[in-house]
Amino acid sequence: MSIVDRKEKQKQEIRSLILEESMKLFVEEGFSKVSVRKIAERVQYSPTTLYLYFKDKNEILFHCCESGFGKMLEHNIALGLISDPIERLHQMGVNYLSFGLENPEYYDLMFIQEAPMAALIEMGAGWSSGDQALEALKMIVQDAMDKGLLVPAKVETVAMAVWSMVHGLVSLAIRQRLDKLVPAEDVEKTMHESLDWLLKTMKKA
Amino acid sequence: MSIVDRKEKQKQEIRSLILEESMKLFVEEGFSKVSVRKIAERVQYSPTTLYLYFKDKNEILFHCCESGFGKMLEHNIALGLISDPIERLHQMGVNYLSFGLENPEYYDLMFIQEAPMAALIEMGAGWSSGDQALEALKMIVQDAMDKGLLVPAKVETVAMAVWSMVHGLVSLAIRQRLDKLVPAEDVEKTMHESLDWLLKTMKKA
DNA sequence: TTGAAAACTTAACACTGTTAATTATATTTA
DNA sequence: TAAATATAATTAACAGTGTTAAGTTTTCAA
Repeated sequence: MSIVDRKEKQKQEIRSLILEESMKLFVEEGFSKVSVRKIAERVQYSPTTLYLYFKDKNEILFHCCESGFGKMLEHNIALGLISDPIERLHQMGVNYLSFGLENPEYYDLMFIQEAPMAALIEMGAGWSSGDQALEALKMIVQDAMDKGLLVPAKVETVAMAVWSMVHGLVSLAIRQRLDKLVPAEDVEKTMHESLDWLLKTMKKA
Repeated sequence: MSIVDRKEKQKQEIRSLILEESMKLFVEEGFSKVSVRKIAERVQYSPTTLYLYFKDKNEILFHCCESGFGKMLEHNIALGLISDPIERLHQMGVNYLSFGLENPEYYDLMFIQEAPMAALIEMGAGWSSGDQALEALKMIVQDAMDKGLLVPAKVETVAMAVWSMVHGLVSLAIRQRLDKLVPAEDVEKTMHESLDWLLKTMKKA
């Protein structure tokens, strides 16, 4: 079966190539300006060939998200070293903000666009690394409560609140809505202040 | 000049007609599926005629947002009756959530899509009702601090935090990302719990 | 070497936003 | 009232989109 294996491996390599170049293009030109034809040109195949490897464009984007979540996890590697749960949660938030602001195209794809979710639902699949990140968030919150650093509450409720806040900050910033609240040059600073404020406020006195 | 006036009035009527039908279509079929040709068919004009009344599609969407902000302000009319700033802020949040969940297409256009912002920036214009809503938010926060109900902090910081959280909740819900945190049928309930949690948490003990 | 299976491409369809050139309809002037 | 002008609306077209069906080339086993 080694010959079948090799073919399968080749197929996977082409799949990876398509995803890589898609993502490059996506980062370079932004989500809305990436077309199947442009990707095809980059990988030196005809546009229709991509449809032999992926069901449609959404499925390509869906798989790109995984690499985004991977990138995000990298940001959080050093997190385990922080022992204080609140401090860890805070650093997680800081990482989230900087990931979003440094990789707006990734962020857009992962959390704002509906296209990849459409593929996910249709495929009945999931994002392992995405779910992993949410589990990590819940665990930190649980940990903080266990140690009496937070007022007791439902873990999902607090996790949702924290996630929504950082997501709200990043997505409003990316879409330039925060300029309506503070001058453009102060946006990033104020975002961090808002995060600091939340953590300080939720910490049990 | 009455004849010039009448012509100008007619022009405005056509403009309004285009915006009305655009918005209907937008609500019926969702942002991404509304094309200039579909709008044109509804208003019984040729597609190119729309370009005599609006610069491009983005500008149409931009003007639709205003009606969205108007709708949103309606939701907040009864708010003035509530005297306790924290309670008022809470009700404002509840209104925000229900507006977003009841009018996801409007919400999408107003706060998630970049198209209308692109038009806004190019035109150098602003959203009067949108800015108005943000001013209202800041004033409530200021009021709450003046009355000693909140721990003192920069008003913009707290306002940004609150807005980001409710926006985060709505936008994640609309894009079906919250299903990853709690079962779909519990999403709406948990959203409200998160809002309650924030308000309870930020209220000075 | 032949025949089947896999990989890939060409041509086409039905769309999209938008522009230039053209026709029809009012309005103003001679 | 008739001709000239300005305004309003349209047709035709361009360059692009995602996607499918049909046809071609390549690869590999018998």
